[in-house]
Amino acid sequence: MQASTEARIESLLADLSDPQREAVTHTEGPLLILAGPGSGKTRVVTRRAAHLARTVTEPHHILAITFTNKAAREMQERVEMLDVGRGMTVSTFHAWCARLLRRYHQRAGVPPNFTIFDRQDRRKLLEEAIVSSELSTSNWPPRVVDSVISRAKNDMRTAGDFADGSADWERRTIARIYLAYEDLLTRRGGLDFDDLLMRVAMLLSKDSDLRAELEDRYRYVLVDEYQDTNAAQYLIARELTRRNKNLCATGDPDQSIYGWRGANIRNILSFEQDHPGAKVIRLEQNYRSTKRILAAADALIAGNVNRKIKTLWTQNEEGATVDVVELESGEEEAERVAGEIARQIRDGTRAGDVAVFYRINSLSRVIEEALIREGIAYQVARGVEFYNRKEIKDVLAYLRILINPADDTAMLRVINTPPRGIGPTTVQRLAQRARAGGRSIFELLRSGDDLSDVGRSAGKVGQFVELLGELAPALELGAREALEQVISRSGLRALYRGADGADSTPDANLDELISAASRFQQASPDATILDWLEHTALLSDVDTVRSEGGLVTLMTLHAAKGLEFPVVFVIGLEEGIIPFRRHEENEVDEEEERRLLFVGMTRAQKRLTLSHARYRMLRGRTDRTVRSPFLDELPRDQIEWSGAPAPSPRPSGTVEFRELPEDIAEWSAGTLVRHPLHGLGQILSLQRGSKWTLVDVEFQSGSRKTMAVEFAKLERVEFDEVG
DNA sequence: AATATTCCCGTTTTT
DNA sequence: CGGGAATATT
Repeated sequence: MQASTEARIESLLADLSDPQREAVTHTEGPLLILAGPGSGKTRVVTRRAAHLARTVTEPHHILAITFTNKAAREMQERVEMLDVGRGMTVSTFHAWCARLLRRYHQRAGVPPNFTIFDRQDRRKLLEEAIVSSELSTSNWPPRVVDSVISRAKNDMRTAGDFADGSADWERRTIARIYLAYEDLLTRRGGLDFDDLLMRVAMLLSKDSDLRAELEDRYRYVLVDEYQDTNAAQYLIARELTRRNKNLCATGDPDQSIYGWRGANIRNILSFEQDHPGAKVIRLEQNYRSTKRILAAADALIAGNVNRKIKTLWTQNEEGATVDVVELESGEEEAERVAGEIARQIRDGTRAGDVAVFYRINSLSRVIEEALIREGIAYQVARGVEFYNRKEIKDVLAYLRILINPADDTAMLRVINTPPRGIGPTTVQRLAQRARAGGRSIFELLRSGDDLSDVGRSAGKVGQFVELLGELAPALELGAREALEQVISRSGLRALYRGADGADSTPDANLDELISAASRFQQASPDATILDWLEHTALLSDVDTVRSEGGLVTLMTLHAAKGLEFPVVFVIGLEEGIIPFRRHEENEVDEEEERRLLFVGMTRAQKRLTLSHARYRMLRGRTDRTVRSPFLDELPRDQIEWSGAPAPSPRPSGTVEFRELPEDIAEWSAGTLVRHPLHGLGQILSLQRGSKWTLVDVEFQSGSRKTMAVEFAKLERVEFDEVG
């Protein structure tokens, strides 16, 4: 018995490098694993969990928090393969928080049946809040207010303390909107994404009884992608491990790409100060990429000033050069990428091994079209889009209103969908009366109050309430039956059964929704409809990416984090796209953009191609582009340039200035000069700026160039020397 | 109430 | 360019 346990532990460590083994066998106290790309982090983390479960604790005392559901699922699977998975909690921050809030709803002060408001719901509510604050959405763009409030919540600032101490009028106005928004949200029994985190963080800091209970349950906590945690997540991790100190954080500061949504890279950088006695282990050997790919990525990230130096190395083969390709247009770029993929597939590459990454979603379209022309099957990581479709949201709204009668947002969506003769006037009256009575619309409707003054549609309203009453018991059924009942009896099925047959997708989507629900239930038989609803609300784009099935995968650079593919294309390497720049908003975090490209490049195992187009059509306009400055930071000896000249050789790091020529005083328009590359030319004009001396030169080749004398290797030539 | 039409918007990344 | 909202039309 004893011997076999030891053997099993030994097998957990057998094929690990020294630092990996050290990380796996660390048990007590804070641990930071700084894991470079492809350094076997997942393997270390799963082995460590298994090791803990075999040596010092039980699986159900372990909590592992990941960034996406996909990562959670994969980790769960891998831990189960090591035969210790049962009982271990593996979840995303958001999903875990949602579950906790339901379980401890009373202590958290939230309704047990709260609904999670998605981005659209939230936007709508915000618009309402703006209007009800007697402001206009044109002066206070919901988009902007939204991100400010979201940021505030991520930073743990409630509506109450958001404007505290600030004399800034704009800020105080947003605080008013924030307050109104919170009020609406509360009334509707809703929580938004950020609330899930903020509420739990607040709960854990205040409620020491609960904390003790959780600390007892979760004795070992692991937080993955720690570099992307925001203040709320940081607090949750800290509070959970206050007593036991067993926080294991894994991540890589060079892969921090969510600063824009409140992630604080400082969380990982100051882990050692925050957690005295922390052990730090660096995993720097890369098992994923070729030497050339790694060298290129490493050179790029070296351009960041604010970073902890890491030495990435690999024993993998040298591999092919990294390709940088310039094309004329986005269309040609897409054709080139699709053509190249087709060629590689003919040569034996599996389509599922290929991925195309882009900075902005709108770039996927051309690629998709080109892939279709080539007859290559692909998938786009855009799973959330499915749940944003009208017909899907309709169904979900029915479920929402049945689960949470306070959810007016859902009510307004379904009350006349499908059309049942309850027009805008009636709805408005109902909403008004509900508000006056401090109730939701559904609560008013089923209260039995006399609604005859509502008008002619009172009867229709009665029928609708009856319908909802009939549907309610369906929630107790299995997912499939429940959904089928709701869809058919609500009339949604009939509504979307394209009478003309022209467009049957909505109808098919309803079926797909039913299968998704029953798949979910199959995977977790104890789950309720509420659980499923929650699951759909917390789905991310990558979560829907299938690894089987042999499809080329298209996704944003953000979604690519944590994944790997043998063959990777990154498209749109143009100034303004990578690095992304938004007009009139100059606050671009160039270092974060560089990290983002770094993440993309380091996903590649064997082949990496970076491309850019000379002209790019965006939002209907075709513009001349400038290739991304990041391309010029790549080491020339690892790169194969095609379609465009390689950048002129430049000493690595800083730009070298030349002394001005001694005879510069004699230079003027008309002076003949020689340039090592362009040959003989004549100065057309010369101007001495405060910084540089600029000359316009016309060369014999006919080309005209403006160059700085401090840079250009120009030398003056006498007339008679030329003859 | 349903459909047709226009217009106007924004336009990064996402749990 | 394309989606969604507001507006016009029947």
